[in-house]
Amino acid sequence: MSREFRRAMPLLPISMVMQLTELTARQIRYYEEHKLIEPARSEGNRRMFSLDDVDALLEIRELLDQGINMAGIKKVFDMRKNNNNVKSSNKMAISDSELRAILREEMQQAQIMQKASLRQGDLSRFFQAKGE
DNA sequence: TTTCTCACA
DNA sequence: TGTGAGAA
Repeated sequence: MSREFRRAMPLLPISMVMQLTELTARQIRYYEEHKLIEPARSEGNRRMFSLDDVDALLEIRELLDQGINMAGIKKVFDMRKNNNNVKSSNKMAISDSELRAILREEMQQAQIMQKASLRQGDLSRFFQAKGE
């Protein structure tokens, strides 16, 4: 139980996290704005990150790298939480790779939906012009 | 050094 | 999605 405790301890200043994650301070803040991470605050309103946060940040990086957007990432993080709950309550044994596969499908769906709505946006303009 | 906010691609 | 500048 103490290992989780240590992982959740907010110890790192943003400069450290920048080096560990190779993200800029702004990106980190940006992700915070989007609720991807929730760093603690300490003296002078400075962000103090936990190892969990760093982990999350690295995860975010991977995801964005794969062409996933904020919405997708939020979804992934949300799902991860749920899955952990399911895991602990039902004692289901889902492997990491299985989880990844599931998430990938979800993300693809999200991307498709986005493209679809973009197209619809274009088309609706067309339809309006046509209907006129 | 780090924070915040506004504005812009 | 991410950045730059200016002020505190």
